[in-house]
Amino acid sequence: MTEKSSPTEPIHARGGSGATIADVAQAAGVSVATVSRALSGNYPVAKATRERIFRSVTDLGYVANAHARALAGATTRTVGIIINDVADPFFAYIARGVERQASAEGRMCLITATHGDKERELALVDLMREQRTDAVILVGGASDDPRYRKQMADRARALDAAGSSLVLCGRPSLGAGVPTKMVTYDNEGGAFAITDYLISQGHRRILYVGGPRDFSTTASRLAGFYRALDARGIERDPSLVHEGAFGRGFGYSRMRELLDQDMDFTAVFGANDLVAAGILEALEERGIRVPQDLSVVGYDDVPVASELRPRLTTVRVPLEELGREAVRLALSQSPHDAGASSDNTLTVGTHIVIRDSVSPPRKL
Amino acid sequence: MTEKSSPTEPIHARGGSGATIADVAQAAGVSVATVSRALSGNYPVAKATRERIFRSVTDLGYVANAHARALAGATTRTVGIIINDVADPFFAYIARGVERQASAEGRMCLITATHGDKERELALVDLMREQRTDAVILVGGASDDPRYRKQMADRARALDAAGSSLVLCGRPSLGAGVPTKMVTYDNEGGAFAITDYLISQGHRRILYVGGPRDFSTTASRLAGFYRALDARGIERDPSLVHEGAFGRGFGYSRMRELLDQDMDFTAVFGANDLVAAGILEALEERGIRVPQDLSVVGYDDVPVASELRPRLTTVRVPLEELGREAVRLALSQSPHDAGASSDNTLTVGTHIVIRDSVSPPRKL
DNA sequence: CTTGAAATAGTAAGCGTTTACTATGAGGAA
DNA sequence: TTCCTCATAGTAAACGCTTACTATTTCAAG
Repeated sequence: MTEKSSPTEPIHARGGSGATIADVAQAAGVSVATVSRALSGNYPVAKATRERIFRSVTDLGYVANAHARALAGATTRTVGIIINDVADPFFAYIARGVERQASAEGRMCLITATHGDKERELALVDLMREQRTDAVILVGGASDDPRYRKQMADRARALDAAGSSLVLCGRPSLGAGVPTKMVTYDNEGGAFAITDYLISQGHRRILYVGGPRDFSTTASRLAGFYRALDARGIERDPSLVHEGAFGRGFGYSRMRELLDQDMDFTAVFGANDLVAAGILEALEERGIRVPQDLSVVGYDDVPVASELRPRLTTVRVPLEELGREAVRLALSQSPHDAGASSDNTLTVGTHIVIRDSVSPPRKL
Repeated sequence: MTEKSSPTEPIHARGGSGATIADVAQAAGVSVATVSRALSGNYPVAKATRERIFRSVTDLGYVANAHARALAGATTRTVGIIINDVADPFFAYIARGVERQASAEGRMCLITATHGDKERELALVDLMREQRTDAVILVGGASDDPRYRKQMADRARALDAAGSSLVLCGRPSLGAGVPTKMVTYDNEGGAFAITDYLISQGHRRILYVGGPRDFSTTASRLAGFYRALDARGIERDPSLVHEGAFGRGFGYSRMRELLDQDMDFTAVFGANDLVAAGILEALEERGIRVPQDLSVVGYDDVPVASELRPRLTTVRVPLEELGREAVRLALSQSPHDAGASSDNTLTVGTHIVIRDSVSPPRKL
């Protein structure tokens, strides 16, 4: 019953790996080259032939093997993105931008999460390199450990050598001469603006809570915070700065501790909106009214900010746009950054959005 | 100056596609087979040789080409996941579970978003098939359009034939005989429970708002809603059911309209927490107090639910666990579902979580 | 000293595409 | 009629790995 194998037909007949281009070619009575050309459409194929081929394709349910294609041909049409956590809205919105722009440019999107582990982050870059993604986008603040920076720089060079590129999204440069592209937002400026707003409302003793120590995002936000203080001639008080983490849980527990120490302050700057949400929770629990008794601000303007009561005054970061720009830049032909200045660095602005969580201090 | 090419060295020397296994082999003075074996570690290689190879690997910054590997060998070590929107917390938490479990099982995760477009969803399944992912996980409710179902069933068969599998996560079966695996949650049961809770508090006229019409999730939630009504002998009133969408914006605007029509009801069932958030916003705007004047419940128990004031009484769905299970099932060796019953269908439970948004109706 | 199993290493045949070359036929121009 | 040019289609050589076979040592047992 079984027909004699034609010479081109492979003997093994693996489980059921689906139809190959050879099957389509055979069904349509043409060579594989013709099928390939009909499908890619970059070479003339007679209309009748093409129709026959497409019919066979649908009949057999054929889809090209992306790996064979990537191996033989040009590009993988995939971009990689490395974030901390898929469910953290800060990252989720950036990821949404990346995903949308990637799909607008006909690319797929390989998403991985580091869970805040920098060793894992390095490993993930290698994984992406294995996948030969057209670009890898590294999102969010970075550790400032020198060894880590060096290792990441090596990877940036390797990606560059392979014709891919490393896009730093919302994190500082790896140093001059390291081939990367950069998309950032005005982190320091936003922190300055919102701190200054607090000061303009009469606050002098402002607590800063959250964000990992030795982390670029924390450094920038604190820099803006300090600059605003300095500009108004307010003394920096180290006892008012409490680094730690970016989660809601951290904001809640640290705020409770701080409340127990009855320190002197009239406003709290949460390192991001999630921390601010935790802070608000702790305050509510103690019956401290916001903003009447205490003012609170956050950073990022993720949806929780407007969900909270009082609605949170915060700094708006165009997250989704950031992600889109990262992809645009990644896929643009512009040569990589080889120094400090070039159009491979794009900075989007931030601005404060005033809601209901700030008022002048009570006991001024 | 340029050394004569060795016979094995390719002439072309493409841009800079990075080192290949042949480069490593040459540097270490062994054959490519030996390098491959040293790296995969599934075949004995002398210790000295292995060390020499690993040294060359680091020197050259070599990483394997995943495409060549996938083409030559067994599996791609990648799972695909198709969701509506990366930034929607319902999907984000499922995606987090998928990502975590996948990485625990040594897989990468290809994430794509449909933006609610079912044509796009079909196309994405094909894209995943091109990528030869070990499995594709389809998340969230589905349209019940028969043509769509048939097309998806075709793809399920194609994936199955290729040794991959289609996992339906939180959506109904494609019909008996279609080879899929399923992970769902007790959607109808949760809706029943929370409706019954509302009734037990004395509510009789309950408004149902949100969720697309002709969508499986909406159908299940409404089914539970109706079953609870029926069980208590409360008449179904079609004028109280308002389907539409799943977003916060829909909840807000539809609630405003409904308020203008001064209908008679004492509680509102938001089709999900986001819709409920919108509803709450509209009520707050009109000065209607929750729960004193009106009770409100949601569904899903995403973080917003506890962020809202009053804290939202809702139905807890173990989203992350759902994602993890989807991957476990996908990667398990169990044969695919070929009928209605089998251990290829896993259902996780739901339960209501009582917070502050419900009280007995005022004017009972 | 011979022999045979282990332990290592090498050879080469794919895997499913793409694409540079080559081949064939049909019209037109000369 | 002959030659040249298009329009099509086919051939076969990569692409970078894995792995079934085969080859070479080494060493202990007979």
